[in-house]
Amino acid sequence: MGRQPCCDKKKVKRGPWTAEEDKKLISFILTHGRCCWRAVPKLAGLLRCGKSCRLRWTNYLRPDLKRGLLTADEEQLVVDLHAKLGNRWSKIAAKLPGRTDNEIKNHWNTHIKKKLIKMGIDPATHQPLPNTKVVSQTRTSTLSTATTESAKSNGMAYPFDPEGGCSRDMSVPTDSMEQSSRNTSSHGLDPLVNWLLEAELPADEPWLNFTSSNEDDFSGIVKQSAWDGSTTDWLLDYQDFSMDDSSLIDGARVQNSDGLNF
DNA sequence: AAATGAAGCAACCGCCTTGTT
DNA sequence: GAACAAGGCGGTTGCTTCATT
Repeated sequence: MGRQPCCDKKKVKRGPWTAEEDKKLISFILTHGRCCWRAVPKLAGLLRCGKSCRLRWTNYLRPDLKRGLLTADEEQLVVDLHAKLGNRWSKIAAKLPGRTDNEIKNHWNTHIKKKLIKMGIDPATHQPLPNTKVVSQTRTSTLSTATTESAKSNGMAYPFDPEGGCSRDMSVPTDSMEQSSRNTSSHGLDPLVNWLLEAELPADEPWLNFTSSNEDDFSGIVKQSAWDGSTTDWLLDYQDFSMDDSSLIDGARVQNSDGLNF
């Protein structure tokens, strides 16, 4: 017995989401919370499959998302985590608040991968590429996946240069590399990396732990930190599709702890 | 200015995992 | 324990934008 398709593909719309669709989805989730995704399109009046709605929400519309390119520190963290976890993008994304697995995956494939190759590092294994001349044992061990751990314990940062790709000359002596790595922002990242690897972030978004449209429930959520002013940049985007008339969030207009109106 | 190729990214697909009956 | 439903994940595709010729 085959698996049932998640939706009837003939009846659902595909391709890029329109502003109107985004509006409907946001409006629905803000007022009703995240319930079962299969029901969302029907209840929100969307001709999309539930899966598509979930994807659109988690990858693009979620209010706690950061926008723009990954910072140097974030890139460094992605590289470190990838060395540990491999292509488990969701696990990696869980350690970078405000970033999605899709975003990190895309960034890895389009930016980081190339930079690593340029640096003579195999992005898949984090080992030096076969044709890369190994200049010293220390360097090799610093680059290897397995020894990323030991490097960490020695207080050494993984020598990834998020900015320039191969700005670091891989043939420089170890001492120089250590010296150089001290000048990079990534060096100070190790405690953060360790902390992130040890500390489990909340399994799900706490601000989304609501299922009813009850206003008290909702304001409770909004009082949580994820809804502070720093995470409301997404609201600016609404202006692109006439959200400034409050038509969307009327039903969910609340105040956060700072008295900031949504 | 037009054509072509490369890069970036949103979205889709299909499989896997987990929860429920 | 089996069957099923739903959510989640990673790989891939294809469209759009930008750069180069």
